[in-house]
Amino acid sequence: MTTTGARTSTPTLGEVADLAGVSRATVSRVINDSPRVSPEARVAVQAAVEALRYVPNRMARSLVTRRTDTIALVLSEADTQVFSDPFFASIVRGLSARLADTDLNLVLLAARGEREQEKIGRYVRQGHVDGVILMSLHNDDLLPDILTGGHVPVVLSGRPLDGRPVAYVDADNAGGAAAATRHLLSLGRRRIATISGPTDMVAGLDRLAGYRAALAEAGRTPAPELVAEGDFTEAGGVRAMTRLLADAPDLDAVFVASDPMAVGALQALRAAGRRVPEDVAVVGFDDAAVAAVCDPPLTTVAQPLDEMTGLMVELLLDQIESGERTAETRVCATSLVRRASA
Amino acid sequence: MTTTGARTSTPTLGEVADLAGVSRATVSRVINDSPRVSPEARVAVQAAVEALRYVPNRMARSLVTRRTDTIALVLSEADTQVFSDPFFASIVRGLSARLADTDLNLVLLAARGEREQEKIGRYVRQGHVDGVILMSLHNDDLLPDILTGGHVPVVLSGRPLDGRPVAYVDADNAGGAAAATRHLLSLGRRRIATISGPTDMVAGLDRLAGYRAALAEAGRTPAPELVAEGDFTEAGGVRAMTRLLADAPDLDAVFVASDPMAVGALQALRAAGRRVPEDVAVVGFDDAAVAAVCDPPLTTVAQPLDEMTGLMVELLLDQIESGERTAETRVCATSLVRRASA
DNA sequence: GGGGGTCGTGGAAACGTTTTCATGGCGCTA
DNA sequence: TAGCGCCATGAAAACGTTTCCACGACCCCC
Repeated sequence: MTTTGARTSTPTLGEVADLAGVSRATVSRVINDSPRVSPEARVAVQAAVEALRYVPNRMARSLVTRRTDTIALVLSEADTQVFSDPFFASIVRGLSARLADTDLNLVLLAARGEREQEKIGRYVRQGHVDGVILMSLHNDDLLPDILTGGHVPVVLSGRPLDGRPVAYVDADNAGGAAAATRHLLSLGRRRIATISGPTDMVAGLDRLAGYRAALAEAGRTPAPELVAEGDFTEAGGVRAMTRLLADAPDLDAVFVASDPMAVGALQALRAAGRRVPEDVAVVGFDDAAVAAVCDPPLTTVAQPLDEMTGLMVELLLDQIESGERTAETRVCATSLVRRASA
Repeated sequence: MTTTGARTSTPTLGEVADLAGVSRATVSRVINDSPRVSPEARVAVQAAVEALRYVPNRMARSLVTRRTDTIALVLSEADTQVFSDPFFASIVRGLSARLADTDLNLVLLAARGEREQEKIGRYVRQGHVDGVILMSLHNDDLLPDILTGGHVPVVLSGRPLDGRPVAYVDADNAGGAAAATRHLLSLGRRRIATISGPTDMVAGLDRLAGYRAALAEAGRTPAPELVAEGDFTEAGGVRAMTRLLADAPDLDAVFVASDPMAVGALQALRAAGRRVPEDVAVVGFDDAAVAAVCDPPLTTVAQPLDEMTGLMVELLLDQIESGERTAETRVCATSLVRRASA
């Protein structure tokens, strides 16, 4: 017999047990769908749960199971700009879809600046989550260090720049960029420019490397005036394209390292009176939703997002279940989606 | 004396106590900055904590304190589009800034669809968080019901459409919209159109109501062809403006219920060869970052975001500390920011 | 120099679960 | 019918904290 207290605060498992006329152990078994419960007991417990509106106390449960059934997607980025990147939205969508029919919860943690990074590190180490998927965008990010310092399973979205041994899932950025560039070459374009991502992000670097590799492979060396650095935003794409047109007015193609930037580039090209693809062929990267609807529809490099989010979850769950951190990695093939812009 | 176990898993408070030669109670006091600890004991404990790399187990602590020191921002929206809305990003930024120097953590929960809403409801009711700030965008949203059904403190971002008794913080949407419309009237514009938000969102409705009220107050009744419904996105703004130009080619002003839509409207106007503000004056809403940099810079209605996020936190903390839910509300004044577009 | 007060400390009881282990009842097989 | 094993059940021990309470030691003031 436990405290059959007044109807003040939330009911406990003990009260349910009393009402149902069984022991706490049996209630626990019903709650957790254990098969070793008689139908009668099960029904009685369920009725009591219903009557008391019982909902299990997660903290008490986690204390003994050492599981929170929660994983975090942590986003390490100085400004909130990232939210508007369709790639990020896709990752969130993919992850929650993936977790929908499990009993795992997904929480997002956003870290702007050092203090918040520390705070998130504490949050994670204190055992609030079973694992972390980390989108660490810039290479001077502290969070990989902070998080891999603890015991919590971690999977990175995107290859870590320093080659540290940690599990990650990435697209074949270099390969995709090379394929895009080769496609432009195969169209007979001679002056192929690129709008790269920020050079402190690994996706930016790898795509730029792929572009260079494809040109080198064709016996070309890209002129410096054909490379402009963007920031993965539409506005950045406008700026970069404008600069390219000023520095290299004779360009006849451009590989843009993200679709939002490509949309910006299209605007700048239109403003400059260049026709796409007749005067300038454009290839983007990401196959964001906007790529299909912009004018002209964008030829772009698609990443298999569902596959990638699936792998992230898989790698993370493997670590959680085995109880030990791994450094498994998965690199997913990209594919060129041909539309009208190149 | 507790288990002075091997260096296998994470150390516990008991092991720290043993190493420091004090009781668990004393260690707890040091951890929680209680003043009633002698300097010597404090130093000894701190050294032990350091040596063992001790980090408190949050679940155990929460079990007894009934606090998680975590609040959730839950985002109830069918698609991930919202992420790209600068208003959302501003709220996130404001909240985390506000919580930066407290020991509260902020987590984001995104619910797309009924199943995820249920899941979030469970997550919250199980006691994962101390309180919830709910951005419930559409009026058929289940989450307000789900969440206010439990005992967890809730503050809504935005007035609930059904007038239920729940704490909320909102901008004076109607007032801001009316001010914007009056401004257009004062410029001598006669055919003032509007691009409204979705009519199943309270912000959309209130801003539309404000527009209508200002016209009525001036003795005008807005013609139906001067009202186009948008969806708060840039693409929606383009579509709505295009439709308005088709249905009411003689319009000379437009009040747009959000800045992203206003940016879209500007594009459509330019494409149609209308000059802004000479031919058509444009006023937006939100004072998003983009308003200052678009062409022409946008006259818009600013919401006091810092004040609003501050109030949300304040209202929520009040409830958490008092232990009871309130239905306090705060409505913040907006202000017209004059730039070049009107 | 004794009595009240403060102060630092440790013992032990919570907090609400899960899970191990023992037990008793039952049906089956030999 | 005896014996064996399975199955549903409950008692009790965890899990790692916080916090109440009691207990000395010490200081200060009369």
